[in-house]
Amino acid sequence: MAASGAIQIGELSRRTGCNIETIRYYERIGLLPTPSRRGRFRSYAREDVARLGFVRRARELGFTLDEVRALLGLANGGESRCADVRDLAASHLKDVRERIADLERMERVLADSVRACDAGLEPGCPLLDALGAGSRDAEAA
Amino acid sequence: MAASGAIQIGELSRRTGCNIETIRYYERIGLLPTPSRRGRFRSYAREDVARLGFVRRARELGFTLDEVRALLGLANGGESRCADVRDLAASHLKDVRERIADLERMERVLADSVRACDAGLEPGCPLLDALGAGSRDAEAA
DNA sequence: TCTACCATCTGTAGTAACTACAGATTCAAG
DNA sequence: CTTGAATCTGTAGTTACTACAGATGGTAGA
Repeated sequence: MAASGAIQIGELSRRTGCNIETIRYYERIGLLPTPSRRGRFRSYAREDVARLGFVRRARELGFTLDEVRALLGLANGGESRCADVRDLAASHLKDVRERIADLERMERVLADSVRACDAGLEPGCPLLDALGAGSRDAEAA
Repeated sequence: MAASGAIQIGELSRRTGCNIETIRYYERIGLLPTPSRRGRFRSYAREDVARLGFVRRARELGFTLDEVRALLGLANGGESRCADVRDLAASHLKDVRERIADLERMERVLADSVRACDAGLEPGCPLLDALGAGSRDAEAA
């Protein structure tokens, strides 16, 4: 609205959906530049909104803060090396897929146990039995 | 091998696949009982192997340590209330499914970006474009 | 003018579930 | 007697925030 476009941290928070404490945290760890001040208060411009938005979206895609830092560097570093970005994304994608696979393994066991419990055909408790399995002798394969 | 079956922490670690530091950590937070000592060294019995195995398997299913504590209580508390176990598992299952859904959302965007990059039909960098999208005005929907 | 309130400030500590030391002992074997 | 492996205690670091406590500043209403 204002011609200058300068906003305070609260407004930046509202526009990006990013918690105020988190914004200050990002600043502390150097993910966001030290902002100028209006008196004692931090003052942000249009480009700060963009940068924080970038960070937020990268976080939503599951990138770690270190990866976000790298992405920011690649995005701002003159000729943004798309190949490097691609590699970072591909490596992260691999990680995401592994986590999905892990969770799906858990999902199967849990769903089976709950189903077995609901069916009520087993003598004991299906989940406790699954967890107690191998208690006699836990030989690592 | 020994008639008593008493083992040290290293052997417990080997049998359960659980790190020694982690075993001591579990003891500190009360997940495992304070073991007896042979001199200054912790001494474990068969049932400790079983209990730690239970904890490990529960962790592999993604239960938090607090949930594991609850499960241990339900398992050991006389008439183990299977219904309570079921509810805990069902609630955790819901959580696991939400996490899978989150990761799959990430997976889709990442895979699309990498694919678009490999295709090389776009002018800019697909991922950076996706992350920068909305930088002009980040309106929360 | 006084007072209340709101946003902001700094700095620290807490969260989950480990992991990684440093530095001291102790046991058994050669 | 010395060496090495295993264990001990205690503390600090990790990730990405979140939650205060206590101070300060500017504005708005009575």
